[in-house]
Amino acid sequence: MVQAKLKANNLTDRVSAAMATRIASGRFKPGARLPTEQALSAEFGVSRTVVREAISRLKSEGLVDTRQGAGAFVAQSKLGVPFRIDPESVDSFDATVAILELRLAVESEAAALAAGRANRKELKAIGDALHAVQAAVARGADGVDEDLRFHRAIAQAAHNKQYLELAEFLERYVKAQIRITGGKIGRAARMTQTQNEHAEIFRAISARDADAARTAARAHFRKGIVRIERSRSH
Amino acid sequence: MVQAKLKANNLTDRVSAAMATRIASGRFKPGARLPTEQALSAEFGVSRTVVREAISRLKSEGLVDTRQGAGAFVAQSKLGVPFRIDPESVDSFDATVAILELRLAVESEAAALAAGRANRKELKAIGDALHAVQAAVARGADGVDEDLRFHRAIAQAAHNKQYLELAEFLERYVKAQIRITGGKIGRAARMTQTQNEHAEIFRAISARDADAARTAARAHFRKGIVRIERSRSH
DNA sequence: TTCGATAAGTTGTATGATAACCGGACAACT
DNA sequence: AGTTGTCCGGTTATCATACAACTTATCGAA
Repeated sequence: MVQAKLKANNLTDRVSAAMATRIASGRFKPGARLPTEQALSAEFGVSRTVVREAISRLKSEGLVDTRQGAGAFVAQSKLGVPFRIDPESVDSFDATVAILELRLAVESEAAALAAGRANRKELKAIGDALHAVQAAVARGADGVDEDLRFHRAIAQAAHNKQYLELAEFLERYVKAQIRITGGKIGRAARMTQTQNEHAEIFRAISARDADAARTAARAHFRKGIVRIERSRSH
Repeated sequence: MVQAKLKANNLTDRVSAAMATRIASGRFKPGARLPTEQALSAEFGVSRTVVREAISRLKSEGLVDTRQGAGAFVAQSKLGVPFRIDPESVDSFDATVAILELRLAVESEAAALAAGRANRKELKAIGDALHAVQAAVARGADGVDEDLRFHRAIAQAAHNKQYLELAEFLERYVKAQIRITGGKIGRAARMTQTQNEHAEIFRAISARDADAARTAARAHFRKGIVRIERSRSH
């Protein structure tokens, strides 16, 4: 289930993967002290430098804490362990749909929050982004960046830092996937349709209608998912 | 905005934070080659060991790629850069509410998906978890673990790996926050109320009613947020 | 008992050396 | 001209050693 990186180019990867596995499997329990660097160095047959780099990575992953003079310990709380999406998996259709479904959840609720919280400036930013998409399409561009900007403006207006950051996080994968699937979808037809959906979302937010905003955003993404799945048959 | 870690205990933290800042600020552009380890070592006035550990961390963060013999390069795509929530911020009420609002989005949509996708085994798992909460409350426990198990069972039934993983990610912060705010909320009163809400979610999923499941889950979390905000006045 | 010094063990940092590898330059050959 | 092979400087990967800074436990003295 853990599926450590099998393509370990260097020793550091191998050691840190092995250690991460041991922690995940409970062989090293939270709060427990890790073997000393010397011991690990001997066990894996690598230099202390490699062990240190491996542990340094686990530290930045939030899996271990080190205290000079005392040792390295498995982190008590797994707070600090980030949420990851394996970059290798983004090229599959299933993964694309899965991530879009996540965006659906996050962005539809963000739209609802934005309807209740957006101030005048933020409303204007959303409207401006909407027009920017229009302009991009008009001049023959794909309008992807403008589309993302529209959704980011909404997340911003939700007045919730985590929404904005998660939206920006998911955004990256969308951009990567568009490079793969984007060409398969008719541009003009798609864009007029999505623009209607965007406009509806904007209207609802402007009208301070949270339920309508959520419903419109959900419909928007649901249709996006359908469009992707239809292109699968190609 | 970036707010690098100012509490840099060791040199590696300092250097890696400085490098991350430079990358984030665009001073080091994607695809560009970083200065050599020697150059960085000289610039920061630290040993090459420290520079290597710092770069090793950036590599595990997905910010840089290294190629032996060629150099270290700023990552082209920011895929691989994970989503983080600063563990320091979880103790504030605002952050608690922000994270709960995220859960609301994720779990309500997960409930909707589960209504459409859960198989018999998964439905049973959700029901079992529901009863487990009941049992825990009955024997005077706080039922937090069982509560989380209930929601995890729903995320599992959504048949979307990302939902499950994100739910488990957010779960960690909930657990941490309960330790802080949990005591301030009346147990018995709260539990009978939340159990009714849980039951309603389960009923909707069992009935394959996606809209009802979503609505019920959203209501559940919305009330949870209200309960938290009410305890703020204490 | 309490306190403080001491000593052993551990992580943090520095330094120098070697191996593996990359990229371009250049010569040799077709 | 175009291709191939080789060399060479530069860079990262790894290793070994040494010392500094810190933690913890022990031991002895007040």
